[in-house]
Amino acid sequence: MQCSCVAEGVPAVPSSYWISGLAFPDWAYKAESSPGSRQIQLWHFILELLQKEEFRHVIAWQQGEYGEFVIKDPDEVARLWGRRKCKPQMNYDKLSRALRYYYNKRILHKTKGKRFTYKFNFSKLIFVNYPLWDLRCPAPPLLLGAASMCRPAMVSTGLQSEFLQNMLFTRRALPDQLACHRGLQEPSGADGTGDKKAVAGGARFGSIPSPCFFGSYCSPGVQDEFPHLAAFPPPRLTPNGSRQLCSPSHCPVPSPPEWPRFSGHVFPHGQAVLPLPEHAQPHGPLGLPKSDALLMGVSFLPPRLQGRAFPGHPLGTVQGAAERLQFLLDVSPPEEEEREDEEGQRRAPSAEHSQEVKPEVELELEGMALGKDTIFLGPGGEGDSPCYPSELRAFAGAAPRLPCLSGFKAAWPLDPT
DNA sequence: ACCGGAAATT
DNA sequence: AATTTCCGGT
Repeated sequence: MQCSCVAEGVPAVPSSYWISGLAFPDWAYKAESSPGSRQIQLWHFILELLQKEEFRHVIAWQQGEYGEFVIKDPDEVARLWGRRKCKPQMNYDKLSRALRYYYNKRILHKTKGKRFTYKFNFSKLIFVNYPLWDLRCPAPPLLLGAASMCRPAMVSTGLQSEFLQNMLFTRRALPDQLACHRGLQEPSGADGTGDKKAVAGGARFGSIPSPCFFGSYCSPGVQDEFPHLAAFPPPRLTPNGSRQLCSPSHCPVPSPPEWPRFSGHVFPHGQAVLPLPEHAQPHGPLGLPKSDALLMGVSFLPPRLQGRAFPGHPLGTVQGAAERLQFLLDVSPPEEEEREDEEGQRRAPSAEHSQEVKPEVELELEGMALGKDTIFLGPGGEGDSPCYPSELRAFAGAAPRLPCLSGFKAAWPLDPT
């Protein structure tokens, strides 16, 4: 359904996708029947342009203000947008109307007084799977490392909010103001996060972006382009297993020993992905091609986790990484409630459905995955005190509960050695 | 330039 | 639902 005109403008499937490391709430995508046919949305397109230096003269982040960008060449942006959408008649007047529709949705707002200047409400955007960060322009490992360490529970809301934004910014845009250096400020509700309606249609977690959203990840031939995100380790654990926190002013340098090991489907850059049993994606509005090894749908959470887990919620409140991963693999139908054996090594409920899932292997997973449709696989903190990132909680509130998560992707770095 | 209603489009 | 198109008003 792509018109030929897309070829000339911004590539329909951008090659350098910082965005490939991000996922956005459901409302970010059109509710299409066919999961693979979601059309790009304007704000998404804007982010895309903002990411590419070749468009720096056309649109760029406004230094100093988080999320604020300036359209330097309105006509050109409109032209590009029109090309992408195959709307040759597009112009800034129309485009800006579309942007204004974002005001109510809280995706954007206008920076009054500044010409062609808008600002993103990043609190509405959720990141995920940063190991996929960027193909060509590796983000500062420090950021990612820091991020991965700061991310887990117990980090103050303010910092998370900061982090959230930082994650969304390109290192080019704001290379020096990164996660660990910022003080805590801006209580996440400041910029209008107090969404009572979380945007009609709401934040659902039932879907995941179309495979192609991840750019080259969906095409088998380009694996060599995968980023080498040897990058970062999971949060460091202190001897007693508790998570080491990252204070705004101090980000400990990761220690290799605890890097995750995972014997499974591993991509060149260190991403590991687990496929899913077929029966596990019943509700998925987004039936992802089963063949897509990149995606793992977790439709049902074990009863004990239902209502407790939601995106961003560290799954690992239980000791034992293996067991934690099993939570994911244990995508048994709701009715079924098999128990795990004492060893915590449960067999895959439906191994016959998932040839690739090999739960018996030492799934000493210590990695993590964040964000929408994603369960946090971090090492469990001491205690059973789940910490709910405020931004995510807002979404969780919008979504009834999470009886099911369909569409899940886990990624984690592997031992670099 | 910017806003936002209204109707049409996809 | 997310624009696209058109437009009167500030």
